[in-house]
Amino acid sequence: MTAAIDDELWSAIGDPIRRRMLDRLLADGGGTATTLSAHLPVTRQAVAKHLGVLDRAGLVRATPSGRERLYHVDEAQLARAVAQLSAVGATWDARLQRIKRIAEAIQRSQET
Amino acid sequence: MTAAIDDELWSAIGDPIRRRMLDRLLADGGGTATTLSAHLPVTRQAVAKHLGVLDRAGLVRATPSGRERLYHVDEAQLARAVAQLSAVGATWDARLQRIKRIAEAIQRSQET
DNA sequence: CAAGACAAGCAACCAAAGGTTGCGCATCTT
DNA sequence: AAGATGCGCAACCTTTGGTTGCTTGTCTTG
Repeated sequence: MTAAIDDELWSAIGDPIRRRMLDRLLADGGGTATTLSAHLPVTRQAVAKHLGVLDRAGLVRATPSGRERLYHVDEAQLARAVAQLSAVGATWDARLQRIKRIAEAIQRSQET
Repeated sequence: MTAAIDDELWSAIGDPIRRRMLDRLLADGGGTATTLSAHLPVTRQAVAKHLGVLDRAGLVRATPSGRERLYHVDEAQLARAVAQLSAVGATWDARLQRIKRIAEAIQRSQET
């Protein structure tokens, strides 16, 4: 079985810029396209598009306030994403260990 | 601190097709562009390109044999990738829990 | 309160990535 | 020798991440 991961979530956190955005939003407790772009190597517009992607994936939500648009992380959804990350990691890990065990078994049988 | 992840590794495993390819290669112990594409919703050429990406990321290696080109997973490198996955997961997890603790503290202070 | 500053949204445009088809070349197989 | 099979290459299309330029809406302040 191949885990049937929610690809939208994955691709949302698959982008390095978006990961850094999430990091910042978590560290600072929120931010706008403008404040985020100040710490990133891309323009405000690019950040805005990324925020759109994260929003559609449900990882962040926006609270308009005056001329600003404050984003914050949806913790529950990010927790889900983290869970999926570790699920995939665990799957591969298990397979790697199984292979390692088999390899060792083969080696042992050849030492006979 | 922002983990300074190896972006090439991440983007390699960030693609859903490539994840499925790795899954298959692990499950079957190896495969060619042709055999892989048989189980994927894309053409052999697309798979070949993905194999190129995985190869450059060091996640797979090829062994040409006659007219075939057999790929297998580089276990050590995939183990590294898995480690990075869980590192990011752990970072976010820690932040989420910190936030949760703070939120609870605030709530307690308001119950006073 | 009018004027400038600041945040965001929109649109056009560009480059890179993922995908396709169509081909040609090498290697098995019969 | 002839057909089948596996691969690589090239041209092309679409999506995605990025940019610049401009407009609109909301403070701020002289």
